[in-house]
Amino acid sequence: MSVKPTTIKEIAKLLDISVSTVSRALNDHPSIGLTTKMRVRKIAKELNYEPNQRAIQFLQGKSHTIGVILPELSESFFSAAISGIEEIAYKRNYTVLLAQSHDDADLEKVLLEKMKTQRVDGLLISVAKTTINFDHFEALNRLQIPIVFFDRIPAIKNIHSVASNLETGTYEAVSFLLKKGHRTIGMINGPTNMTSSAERKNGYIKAMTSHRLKYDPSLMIHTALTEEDTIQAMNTFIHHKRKPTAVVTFNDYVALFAMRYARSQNLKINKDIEFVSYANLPIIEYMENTPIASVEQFPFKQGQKAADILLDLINSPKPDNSTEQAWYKVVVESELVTGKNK
Amino acid sequence: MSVKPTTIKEIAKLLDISVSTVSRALNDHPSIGLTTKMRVRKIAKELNYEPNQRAIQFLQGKSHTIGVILPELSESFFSAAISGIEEIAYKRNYTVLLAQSHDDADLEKVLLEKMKTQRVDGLLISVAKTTINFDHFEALNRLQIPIVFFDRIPAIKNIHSVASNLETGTYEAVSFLLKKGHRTIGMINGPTNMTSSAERKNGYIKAMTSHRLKYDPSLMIHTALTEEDTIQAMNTFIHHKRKPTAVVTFNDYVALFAMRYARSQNLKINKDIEFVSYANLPIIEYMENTPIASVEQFPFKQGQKAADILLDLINSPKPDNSTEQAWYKVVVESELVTGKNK
DNA sequence: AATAATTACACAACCGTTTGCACAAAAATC
DNA sequence: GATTTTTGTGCAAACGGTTGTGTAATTATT
Repeated sequence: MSVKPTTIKEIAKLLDISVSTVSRALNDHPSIGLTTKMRVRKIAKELNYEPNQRAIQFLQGKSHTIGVILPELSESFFSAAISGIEEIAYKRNYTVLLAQSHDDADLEKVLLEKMKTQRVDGLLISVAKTTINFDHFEALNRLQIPIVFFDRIPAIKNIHSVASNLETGTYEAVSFLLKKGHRTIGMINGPTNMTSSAERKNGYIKAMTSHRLKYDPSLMIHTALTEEDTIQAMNTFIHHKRKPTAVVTFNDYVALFAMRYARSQNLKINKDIEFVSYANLPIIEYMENTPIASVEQFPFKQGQKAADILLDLINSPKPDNSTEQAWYKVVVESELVTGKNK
Repeated sequence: MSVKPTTIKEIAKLLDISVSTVSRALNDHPSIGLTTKMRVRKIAKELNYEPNQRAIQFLQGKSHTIGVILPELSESFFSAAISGIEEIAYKRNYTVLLAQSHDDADLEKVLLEKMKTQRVDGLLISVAKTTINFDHFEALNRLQIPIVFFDRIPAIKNIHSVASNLETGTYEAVSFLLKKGHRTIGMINGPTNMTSSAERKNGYIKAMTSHRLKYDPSLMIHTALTEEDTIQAMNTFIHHKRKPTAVVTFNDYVALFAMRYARSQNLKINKDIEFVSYANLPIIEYMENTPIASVEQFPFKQGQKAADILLDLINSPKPDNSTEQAWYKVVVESELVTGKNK
């Protein structure tokens, strides 16, 4: 029926010793006698004593909490990432304060404020699509709260970042198709202003040229990733003088649109035309037609890595002396996965 | 270049007044003169002063934080739910401590401990599938930390809970099919030991009988929700003397399996046989064949509701006097959605 | 046996903020 | 002008734990 948690004071009073002795006994401090330690621990156990983390956090000026701001947990990339982040955080005895920006720059700013007043020890963030101003991150910098940017990385310098490079995976994907005998490979890529589009493009080109094939720009179509654009792109391919026998799509949604349209045009998937995509949808394996291979970005691993770096930053000796600080810029290589995903 | 956040003390020293005056000035206490208030606020703004929440939390013995333990964020039901929870929590100025149990009872217990030592003001939990022992929740009860169980509710009494009742939605779903002219409707249900299976069953039976149709138990098949079981169930239906023209499936995965098998048996989906399912997969709308209707459980709304109740519990006057406590048992009715999901 | 070293504990300050109480100065009352 | 009321501010305690320093009692050293 006890209503308030046991405190160190109560234990001290019960045993008629000082609080400092109790504290040290519980922390196995060498200057406390064995008998005293035993007595203290016995009572502590009996009373279900647990140190008040809030008090400790306050005293030490450390919250032992990291803030995580992600755009959307319903995107499987991010829900996988948060699992990786959580795992590392809990393993290293940190707590995770989560918030979703829902890709809203204003909300993101509010959340950032919240994290600041909550005195998180560090922040992990994947910025909202709409974020164009990065001034509000400065406030955290001033307070020496480290930030690790993750997956969606702003185009500013002197930041820590973890992101995947899709070039490698794309290279593998295209090489894989070439090895299967394809010679005419189309790509439905994303908007040109996205760095990830460029990575895909580079991977594609490198694969082609390193196999002594000429890069044909007309087989690389940039779209806004809508169904309409995808259909248009597919249509271009189908009526192309060099009709592709394989297509690499920007993501699984695009793959779905493309495959659906291909079927509607009486193309046999995996026979007349094969698809390779990038792993976004966990459900893809249940589908009617699935890409024959997928470029995996390992969001879980990325989350782990980012969390690890952030915690390292938090616990590293302060670089107060204004010597040049080192900026983490970790690239997690993507990888082609064939057959079963994972 | 300031390294540590501004404190109230610094402001006091700067203005040569006491900290209590500063505190009261910032909190708009009536006993502070207007001029003083202005002076304090001006400096506070200049120095970017923000109250140290950790200190306040400690002082007040309130963390203003709620713990949330969910099985899996990659399940869209839960990622939608957490969004609802977050929204309410932030609106009411609470912070969310998130953890996933990954459906592991042992991990769940550890996380619960963590929440306890973190002194969360309340807990929202959807229990892991494997959880069979509920003793560890007792510890939170003893500390007067309210718990609201959510969606997956343990079969114990005297708890607060929010969950959906699938009976209504199922009733609507079956009625919908009846109205479309179907008379032989199969159901691929889940394991008999799940309450949600029973809800579905009841909804089905009620719909049939209230339309003066006899309930045929041979059209209600309980499965373990695997692909294998689903195929078997579909096979039974196909060779049934009363071959169903419509099937209600336990969830979208089952619907996928069932539709795929139906196609393989040369049945035309939406012509020879129609499907109705329960909304789990956001991606369902991209699929080759989709159920013609879906029972929606409103996870976002459920999350909101659960969070609201929890915060009400936290902020309600303590029911210390051992009068009978009221237990929330909120049921969010499910609803049939046709056409576009949402 | 006197001194030095060790052991085992207590005292008190501290972290940042809130808040009950005391109290001086100014204003209002008679 | 003396007394009461109001207004504005300061003092100090409290929240729960950690930690540097002081010190008595015990043990070891000579």
